[in-house]
Amino acid sequence: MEQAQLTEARPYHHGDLRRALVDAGRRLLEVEGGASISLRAVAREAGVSPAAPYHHFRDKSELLDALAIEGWDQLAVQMRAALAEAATGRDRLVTLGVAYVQFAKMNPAIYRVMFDCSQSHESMPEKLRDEGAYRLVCDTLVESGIDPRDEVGLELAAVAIWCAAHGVAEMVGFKEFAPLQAHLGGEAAFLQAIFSQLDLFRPRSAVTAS
Amino acid sequence: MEQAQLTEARPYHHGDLRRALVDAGRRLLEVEGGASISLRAVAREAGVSPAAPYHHFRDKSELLDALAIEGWDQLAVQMRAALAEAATGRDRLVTLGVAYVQFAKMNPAIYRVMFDCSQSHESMPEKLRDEGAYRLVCDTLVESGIDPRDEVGLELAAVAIWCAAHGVAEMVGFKEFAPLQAHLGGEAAFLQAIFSQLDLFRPRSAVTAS
DNA sequence: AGCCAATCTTGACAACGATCAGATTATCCC
DNA sequence: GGGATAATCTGATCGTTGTCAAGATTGGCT
Repeated sequence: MEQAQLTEARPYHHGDLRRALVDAGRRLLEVEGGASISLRAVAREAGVSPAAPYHHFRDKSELLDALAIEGWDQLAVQMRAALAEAATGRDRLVTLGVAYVQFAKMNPAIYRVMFDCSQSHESMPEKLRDEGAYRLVCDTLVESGIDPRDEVGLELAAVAIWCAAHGVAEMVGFKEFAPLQAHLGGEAAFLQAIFSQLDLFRPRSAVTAS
Repeated sequence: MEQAQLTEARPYHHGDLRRALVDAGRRLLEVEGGASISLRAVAREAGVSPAAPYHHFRDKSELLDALAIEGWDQLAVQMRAALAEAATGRDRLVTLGVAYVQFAKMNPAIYRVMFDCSQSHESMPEKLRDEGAYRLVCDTLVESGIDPRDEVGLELAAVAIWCAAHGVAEMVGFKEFAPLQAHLGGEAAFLQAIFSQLDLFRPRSAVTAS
């Protein structure tokens, strides 16, 4: 089962080491809490020497990039699933936001890597815009009434939602919010309340810059 | 002027090394971009041996904590100043949000340390609640019409605002937003538009959890 | 078969966080 | 004042990390 513990008959050339390294990295991120991952540890987990990864990634950060991209994919899948389930028709945007935050909370280390990579590149991954979570938000926005021809308004609304979701995702773990969360009857209700506060599901095209 | 470059007559006991270390750390954070700060580099900058800091901080993370606390103080000062200037009476909450984001953008490394420390402690620094930026938000919320006796509603609104501000602070640097920002006429207008989207200045007490 | 390029290992280097014994100095008690 | 005691700083050291260069091993192409 452990693909690296055979100790015998391990061919000198690992069939697809790149794939194995990314998987090992994901395994380590799931286990180890919020600590920073170590390239050597990933190689160790994959059962290769500490220098082997450098034949598949120029840098440590390039490995992290690969992990981040898979994370964004996974997030999009989960958001799509949430949207498919809750077909309430009205607050689908809130559903998206809650799914986003819950992903971040259930995979904190991966989410951190995702966002750190984005920030170091000063841009979000391309796939996000084309077929990922960002596109999902835009579609849901249009579907919920915003004018698709008002590109600025649409983008502004999407960006605002994304900011709110990211902010909530990183703040929701604070101990200070535990009593409030309990008072509202659980995490889901807490998230819904916050997103309602932010009025996410009734965006207007406020392009009137003073 | 440089307090560590005298090379002569430097007494064995550095008058207040703790203070000097924090200052050195802040200097390094200002210069060095988003990279992780090195404890040894801080000691070097302060002109002491690599082991000296361990007599004032148990850990590297404890030094970062000290830096973070000063950062939160600085943020509160800046927000207070922004509030004092723009006495428009209406959208003071937006003013606060914009000040928050601009601090984060002008001190990205410090802001990151601030938030990382908070996250590793799973709580925000205490001073924030008592006399810091959080209190400022609550006061402005009350001042702008929310019922101060509705503790849950007040906290919910403050938390929501904080989440939004943090989210915007970390997303606003993305290249993808540059055209939108230009189209709206600069960063300030962009931030105001986003905060308007989030309806921050007209919060309602939405304690109705389904 | 034979060669080339891709792949993996070994060994090494500098930098880091952390610890410990020892040097140096301040402080306090008599 | 003088000497003990605690605080502070240095030096050396350990284990770990990211990264590189040189050599071993192998798959694929002719």
